[in-house]
Amino acid sequence: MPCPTIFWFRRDLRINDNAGLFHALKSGSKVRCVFVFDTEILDQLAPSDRRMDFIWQSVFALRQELQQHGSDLHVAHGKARHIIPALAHEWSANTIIANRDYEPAALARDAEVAKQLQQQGITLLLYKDQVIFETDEVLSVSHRPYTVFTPYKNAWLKKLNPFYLQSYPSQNYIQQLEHWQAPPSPTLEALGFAPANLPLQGGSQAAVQLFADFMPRVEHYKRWRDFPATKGVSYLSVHLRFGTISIRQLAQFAWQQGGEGAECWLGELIWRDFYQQLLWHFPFVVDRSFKEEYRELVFANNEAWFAAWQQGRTGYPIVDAAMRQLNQSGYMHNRLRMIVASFLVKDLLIDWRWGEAYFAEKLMDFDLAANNGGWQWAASTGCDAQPYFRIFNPVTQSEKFDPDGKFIRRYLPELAQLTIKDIHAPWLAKSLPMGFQLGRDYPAPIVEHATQRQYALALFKKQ
DNA sequence: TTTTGAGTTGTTCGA
DNA sequence: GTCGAACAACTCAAA
Repeated sequence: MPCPTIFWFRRDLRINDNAGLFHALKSGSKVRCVFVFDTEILDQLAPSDRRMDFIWQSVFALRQELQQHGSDLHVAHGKARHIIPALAHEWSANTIIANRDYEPAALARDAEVAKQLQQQGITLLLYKDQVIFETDEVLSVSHRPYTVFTPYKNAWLKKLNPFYLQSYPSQNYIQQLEHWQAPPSPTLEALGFAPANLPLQGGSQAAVQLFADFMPRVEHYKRWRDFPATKGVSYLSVHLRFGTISIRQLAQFAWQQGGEGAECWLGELIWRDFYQQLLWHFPFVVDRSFKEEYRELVFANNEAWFAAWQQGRTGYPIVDAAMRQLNQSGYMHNRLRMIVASFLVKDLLIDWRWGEAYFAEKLMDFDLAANNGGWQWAASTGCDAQPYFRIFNPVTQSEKFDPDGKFIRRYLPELAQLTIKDIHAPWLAKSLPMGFQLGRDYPAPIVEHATQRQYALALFKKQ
């Protein structure tokens, strides 16, 4: 019996257009698929973590799809760096194939797995799949990584051609999947987690539906994307995070489609590549400011204010509505992520890492590179050529991007009766609805923006 | 080497 | 209400 090739699924939970899987199937030997619920990752999650439901659903869907082709998915639970070499040995595999992951912890794990496999004479092959351009593929003329987005984007677009957007048609070689039966998968409960009961669906079918829903809206993307009450964005971030949809498929669509909406959206996909390569080149950003001059900032870190921010009771309606969206749904609109991040750092003077960690805990689409990049951008400690005194005014932002207060009313029903004029800043209202009392029915603002702004300016200027 | 142009998403102030 | 300047000065990237 020929030694099988093992394909190891990680953050690429789909069969269609999966680079590593395609190469495994094309290699000529029979392919057996594995997924590991890695306890080294799971142990860091709260039992209430809602992402596990999504991942579990996606893995379940993947297994069903493989079974439809007469094959199967081995779903293991334990330390991946022990399980993968052990399975390789048990199944007499000579090659393990997976898609590359650029996070520091994943790089360390893969290096360790590769080392152990090498001792057994087994090869670990990693393919580029989760980005269009990885690591050193887009460098400046002096062969240094870009640290400013716009020149990176220009170089990225210049390098782009149909070759990089080609899909990997796994289905053409699907007969190379080994026909076998894997043991039962652990249930979500057995893994130590509970169902999330969110309307969000895992699996590549759900991703395809969301994508189809977005396609006709892409031409309006540029105009509508900043309004959280509007269905203006794709909502695909969570599927990109877990690879239930292919980045090439999305980029290909945007590129072919053209027009200001699609171009703007493609720009967002380029941001994703930008932060991935940034993390790969500068892994220290995980816990340190990208900009050296802001490494020693001393934040006030008022814990009561932090709790108010987390729970959505700062007294600033747009901030509170956004935080409640996050807490309830595991999602927050991009415009709101900027507003609440700016508010945490520049109004509450709290360390961006605290906010970053809270997002990491709550966001279904949490991705280390993008989350860190976004927070450092908002905190002015990261890759942004703009100066620290760009401080969002939560009231102005609210009036601009939720003009009729529709989003606020959705998440803060206690403010539903306030007028369009008053809903953005209830403390400034000349009169409030009968029976409504500020400080009882909704908090008075915990800080004054104008004052806090001055403190923030002073904090950053001091460096 | 030096120069030049530019930098995601902004706010405030005063005329 | 609208507009331009100031917020400060630096670094990046390319010519």
